[in-house]
Amino acid sequence: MNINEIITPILTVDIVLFTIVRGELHLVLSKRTKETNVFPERPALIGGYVHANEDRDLLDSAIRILKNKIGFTKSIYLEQLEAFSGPYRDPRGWSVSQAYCAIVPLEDVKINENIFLVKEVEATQMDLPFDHNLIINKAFQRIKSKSTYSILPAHFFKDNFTLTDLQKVYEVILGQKIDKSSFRKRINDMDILKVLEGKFKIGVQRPAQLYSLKSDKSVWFKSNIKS
Amino acid sequence: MNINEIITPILTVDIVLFTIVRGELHLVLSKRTKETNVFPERPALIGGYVHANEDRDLLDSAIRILKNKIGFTKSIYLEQLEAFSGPYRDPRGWSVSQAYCAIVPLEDVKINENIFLVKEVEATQMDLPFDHNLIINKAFQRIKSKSTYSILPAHFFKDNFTLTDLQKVYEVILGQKIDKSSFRKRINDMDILKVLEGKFKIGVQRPAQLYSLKSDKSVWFKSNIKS
DNA sequence: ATAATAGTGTCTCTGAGACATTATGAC
DNA sequence: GTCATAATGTCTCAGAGACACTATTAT
Repeated sequence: MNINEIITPILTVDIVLFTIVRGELHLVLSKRTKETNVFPERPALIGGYVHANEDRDLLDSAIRILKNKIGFTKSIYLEQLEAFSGPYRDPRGWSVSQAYCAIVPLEDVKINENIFLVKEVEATQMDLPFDHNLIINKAFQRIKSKSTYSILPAHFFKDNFTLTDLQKVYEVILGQKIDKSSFRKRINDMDILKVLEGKFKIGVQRPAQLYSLKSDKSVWFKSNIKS
Repeated sequence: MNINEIITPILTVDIVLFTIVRGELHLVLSKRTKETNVFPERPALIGGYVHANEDRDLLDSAIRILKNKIGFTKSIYLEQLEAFSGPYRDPRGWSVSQAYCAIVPLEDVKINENIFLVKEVEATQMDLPFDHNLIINKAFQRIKSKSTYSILPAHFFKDNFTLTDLQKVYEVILGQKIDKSSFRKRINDMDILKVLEGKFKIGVQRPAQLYSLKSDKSVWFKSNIKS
């Protein structure tokens, strides 16, 4: 044991929480408390300290923090992103923030004075404390990348959705139009959606078949990598 | 400030270091010291504590640890993998280990009594301390996945290599034969290799063109994600 | 019927893999 | 010349995208 092992870095978890509002990608941010001595009352990523006495692991820390701030929901998608670290990113000292990337249906977010929505931070040129702009950047890259080969965007919906609605979310994330026919072929090949027999979305046109994710397990903590 | 913020978890870095020995994938492991009170003298991943007073960030911790144990080398590939955490994975208490995935040419490893090679741990059914078997598992999945769409396996070579040698490394990692023609087409399309004009590997057959990576930057800390 | 959107079918082009062929050195 | 391996060319097939067409409801 030497001196180095005694200066233990600060350990926090930050969550980049995405949701869709009226067809546009938004972030759920949290206003920092009045009482904190670093960046009080500034909007920032939802985050907090790891509580070694109650959390089973870092994922559990993230779940606890989300539960406290937005009200927990079973249908949240949560995935470890990357650790951000160094002596200067937090004014309190050498710190590690384990970032998580999360997706939640808007209906499951309890918006209040401390929790609010921001249309994609980069577009609004909003300047966030710590290295939160960088973290958001990486998180967005991640969901964009995964959207090219996985069903990930389905997690923006609570219970069920039509293929047209799902396609619109893919288009928003990827920033480009997708051909309807090939989109449906690809989704079908994935074999990950369940047809909700007899359930349709009704509008002023032909009713649309509703689908849901086949397995709730896919909601949880998928591997980082295309298998 | 409450009690939770005072119990700060142990913070370490572990490196899954891959190399190729006579055409087979190996891990570089390190024998734990006699003096440590957890798993003394057992083989384990190369790792150590984060030194807040000297490391600029976690990547820098990983570089320092590698430098001390295997002798640092410019040509190492190093990438953040995933954080492993919880109260039980380390007998000393609630801990976080930031795992890194690394690739090094065999010539750059200073083998000694504490540093040695193991042919793919899973194959040998070797039981490692902590959750190191799990970490190795994830690391292997990662390099396998990246090998399907990137030039990553080129980092197993020090200065230069032939396409045939490179292909053999891909085949070992992916566990399957690759067609020579399409392999070369793919590599060529990546446009990431430099032809070393006039440099050939000589054998008892037609000399083979030598190549190297175009940019040394690609050696370093690539994004997690297929861009 | 018409409007509006859901959902499917067809064609083309590209790219990966299977396989064959040619190239170049040592001997 | 032969042998061994490097390097390239050709063919086929499957999948993605462009686009056109059909289906089903409300009005």
